[in-house]
Amino acid sequence: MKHAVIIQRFEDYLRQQNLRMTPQRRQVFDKAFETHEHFSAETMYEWLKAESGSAVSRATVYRTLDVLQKGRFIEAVETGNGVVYEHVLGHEHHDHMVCTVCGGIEEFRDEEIESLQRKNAEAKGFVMTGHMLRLSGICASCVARLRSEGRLELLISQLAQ
Amino acid sequence: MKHAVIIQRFEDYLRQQNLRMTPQRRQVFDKAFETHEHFSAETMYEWLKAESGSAVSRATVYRTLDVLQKGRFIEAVETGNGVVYEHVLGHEHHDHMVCTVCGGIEEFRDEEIESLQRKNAEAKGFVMTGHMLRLSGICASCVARLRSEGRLELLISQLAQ
DNA sequence: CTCAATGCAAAAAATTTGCATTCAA
DNA sequence: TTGAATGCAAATTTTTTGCATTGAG
Repeated sequence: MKHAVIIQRFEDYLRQQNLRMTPQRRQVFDKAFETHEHFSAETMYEWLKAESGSAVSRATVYRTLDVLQKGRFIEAVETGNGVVYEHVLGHEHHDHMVCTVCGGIEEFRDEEIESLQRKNAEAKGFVMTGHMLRLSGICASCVARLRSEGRLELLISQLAQ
Repeated sequence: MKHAVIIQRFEDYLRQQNLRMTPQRRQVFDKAFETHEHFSAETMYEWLKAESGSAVSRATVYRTLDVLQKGRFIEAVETGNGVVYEHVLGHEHHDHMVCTVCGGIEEFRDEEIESLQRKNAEAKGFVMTGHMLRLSGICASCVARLRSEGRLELLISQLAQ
């Protein structure tokens, strides 16, 4: 999706909610959609601080991320070690695999899992409005590296208990 | 599982790890296995404080919950609004549905979902050591109550956007 | 103009840690 | 006897809030 289009949606959303487009909101929004990485509030704060001339206060970063989340422009991902965000537009829903070694996050999607979730909710009379699935473990590249260092088995046996 | 048996396991674990069984650890452990509810560190602290005569410091509650978690006696559940714990022994793995209205947690388990998770991890060369699936929404009893109050549709439309 | 947004610093909430003291093994 | 555990208070970490000031519409 083109940036101009998603900005347009953001402006429409703000207008509809009687909120204002400020330079700070614009900066946070741009960064959030410009990156392909997951970011925390603190990371966003640091990114903007590093950009010459700009500096958005922490409070405003938090407040803006809330606005973006309520508007479904970004989504929170609980990593098991803090919350990070990812943008949503042009990015269909998916689940995550979080590497406990490097902290990296991989995305995947399984239609069948999605449908089984709905089925289970329905069976309990639960009106599902959201879901989050996170696998934790060791990502392929850490597995490869650890194996070559002969440290894989040790680590797995520790994790397994 | 009988309490005497799980206490035995706890004692074995402590010995094996070169840790000591203290009155405080025992109190936290007993509470954790005596309840069928999910509890936060703060809740555990309050429970013990309320029991006449006993009082375990917050620091010790946190430290003990860590020990119990490492030993796989309890497991952390991220509710989307803080972490709570549940005991594990005699309680097979399951996933959660968290009600965003009353905060209640329901448990469910779907073998097919479990197996699809493993399949997806394998497909990415990811060595899975854990997983957490949480559905959020409105539980059946809140749905019933809200419907009778005529507030259900309103709430759902808010959540849907 | 007017009300929403910002920055700042203080306040909260949830843990974690340093250290002197106590105590389980 | 001795290293592990505890309590306490101070320190962290992460996020939220009050309030005077600024600025978008």
